[in-house]
Amino acid sequence: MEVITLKRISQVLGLSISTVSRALKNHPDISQNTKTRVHELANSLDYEPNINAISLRSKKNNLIGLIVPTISGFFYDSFISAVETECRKNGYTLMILQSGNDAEQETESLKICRQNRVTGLFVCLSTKTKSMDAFMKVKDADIPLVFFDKVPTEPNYNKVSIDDVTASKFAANLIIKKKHKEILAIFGNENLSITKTRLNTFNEICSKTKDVVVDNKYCSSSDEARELVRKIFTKKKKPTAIFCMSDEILIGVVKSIQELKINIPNEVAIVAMSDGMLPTMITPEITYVETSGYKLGLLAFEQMIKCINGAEGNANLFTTSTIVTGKSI
Amino acid sequence: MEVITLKRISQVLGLSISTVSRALKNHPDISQNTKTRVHELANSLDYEPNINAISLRSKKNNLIGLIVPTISGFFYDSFISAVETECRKNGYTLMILQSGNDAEQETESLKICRQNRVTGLFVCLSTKTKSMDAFMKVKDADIPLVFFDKVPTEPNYNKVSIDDVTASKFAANLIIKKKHKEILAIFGNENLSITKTRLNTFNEICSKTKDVVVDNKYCSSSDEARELVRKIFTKKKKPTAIFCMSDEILIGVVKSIQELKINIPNEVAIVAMSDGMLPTMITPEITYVETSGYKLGLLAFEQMIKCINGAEGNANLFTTSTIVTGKSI
DNA sequence: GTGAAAGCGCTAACAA
DNA sequence: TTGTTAGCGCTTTCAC
Repeated sequence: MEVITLKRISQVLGLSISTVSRALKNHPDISQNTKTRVHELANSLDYEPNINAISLRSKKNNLIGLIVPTISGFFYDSFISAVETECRKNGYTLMILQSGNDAEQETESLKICRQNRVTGLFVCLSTKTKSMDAFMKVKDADIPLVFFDKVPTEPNYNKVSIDDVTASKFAANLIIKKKHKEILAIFGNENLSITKTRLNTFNEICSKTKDVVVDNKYCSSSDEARELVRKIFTKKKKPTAIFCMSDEILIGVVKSIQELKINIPNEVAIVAMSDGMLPTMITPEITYVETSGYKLGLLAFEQMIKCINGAEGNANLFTTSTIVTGKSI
Repeated sequence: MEVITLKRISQVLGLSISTVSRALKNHPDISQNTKTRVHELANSLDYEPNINAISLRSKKNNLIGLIVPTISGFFYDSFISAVETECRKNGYTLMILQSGNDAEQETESLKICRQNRVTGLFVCLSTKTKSMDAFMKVKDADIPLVFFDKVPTEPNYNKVSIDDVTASKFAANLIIKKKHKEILAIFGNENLSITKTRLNTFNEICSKTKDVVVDNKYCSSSDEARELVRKIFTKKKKPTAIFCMSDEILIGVVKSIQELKINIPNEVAIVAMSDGMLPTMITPEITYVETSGYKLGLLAFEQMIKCINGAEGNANLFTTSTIVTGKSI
């Protein structure tokens, strides 16, 4: 079926294109009669302005890009949900690209965003990003850029992330307060900065209390965590508490513990950092430090709007974590 | 910073815009020397073609719209993930809009898609959609339209959904085969068509075997299911098997059962329908009929491509379910 | 109160 | 081998 344009409407009504354009925008110059005629025809023909044409002419665009390793999961989906909600409220539309944690796909996604002349760009770095060059170019092109979750180490970018320091402190203090001395702390991918921060903070707090021994481990998957716990808990000397840096690790840990029929919290206490969905699904409910994707999404969007409105400088923001008390410690 | 256009490149090189355009596309007419010069400059200036201009001129668009109640959850996020992956492979970009199960927001999203001249549109109906008029218009505008999960009842649309009939049969047969006679079957929102289908099929199968008694219940949340199970399992006469229509229900059921320290599968068997994430996280792993969002996404995209390529008629497709054997029955 | 014309960035038919 | 021109749909300045 024919696509309706201003031209088409102008032909039908015997008006010029510019008159139709102005009538549709209720421009004061146009007579009421003309306005009515134009609006009525436009409605009956289901006219919708062509955004491509508008963007081209105005050099403005209501598209906002978002590059993320993967959409599905415990954290990013709620982050994206928050961002979409805010975008809608502010008249923007979201373009989502998955990098699949692949540097090449990430670069490709970046290119797509640039070609689409996005007004702003949210990026969660892939684990394999080697160079920030491409992002530097985005900045140079004056495209507001807000990194979230996996953010670059360089200071000259806008970043929003979980307050890993506070969150880790909360978790460590929780465990220390309950007098645990033998702690198994399991962390994710060794190379990620969030891993480093969480590990360092957690250990720093623990080291302040006498006799506390922390056994730090890295696991890059649920299954690895599961296997690790299985091994450790079939030994004679068992930790009395486990700290899980993420939902992914928590899954593996809980599976092993349940399989070994070890009682939580009597035989082992568990404290996790989590988006919140998982801990409440487990019996007993796991005590965790909330690291909400949704909250982070709101914060990220807030910063984005500031950038779009011309804010200078580079913000480095954090969401505040809260402890959600379950029955696992 | 200045945005680079063909015009800009042509000025620097003293060439015409069209020559630059052709050189960048490696048009055979253009001399190797010119091509090289153009490419080099374009690269060094980080030229990216303006998609808006291309779309406007070509009347083609690589945007595909997707309207969904909410991005986050067990099912839609993996659906979207699949669709994005396929879009990328095929040179399309995904625009995601949340309806929030609100009819007005759904209409608004539809409008945005039309204004953006999307090449195709995926829609999961909101629970509050009253009229299909707006979608009819999309069809009339020859925009390929593929409904998924919550699909309209009218036959004249492309639809892809979980094969609820087969999936429910699988689940029922699994339970029957294990000689269970007292079955508690818990379903979701009573008004949804998927609920009706699943309930009817499940009961139909069960009714074929002598002495099997099914206790059908509706629960619209995890907590409701949890409470329900708690009540039922504190009575004297307990069911020997529970069927859970969805992940949401499964969560509540398992929590209650674990709280009551009832052994799975010795004291009660559990069979669920699930996207697959949850059942493997529970100990013992829950046997379930897989209703994969990812698979459905692949199927939906396949149909979309057919439509884009001009396929006639309206497909009504279903993903095939498979039984994933755990240790809960 | 309305129209003509230019131009956003790009491509392609036609000319040279 | 390269340039000129028109036009995609829209907005806006300037003219009438």
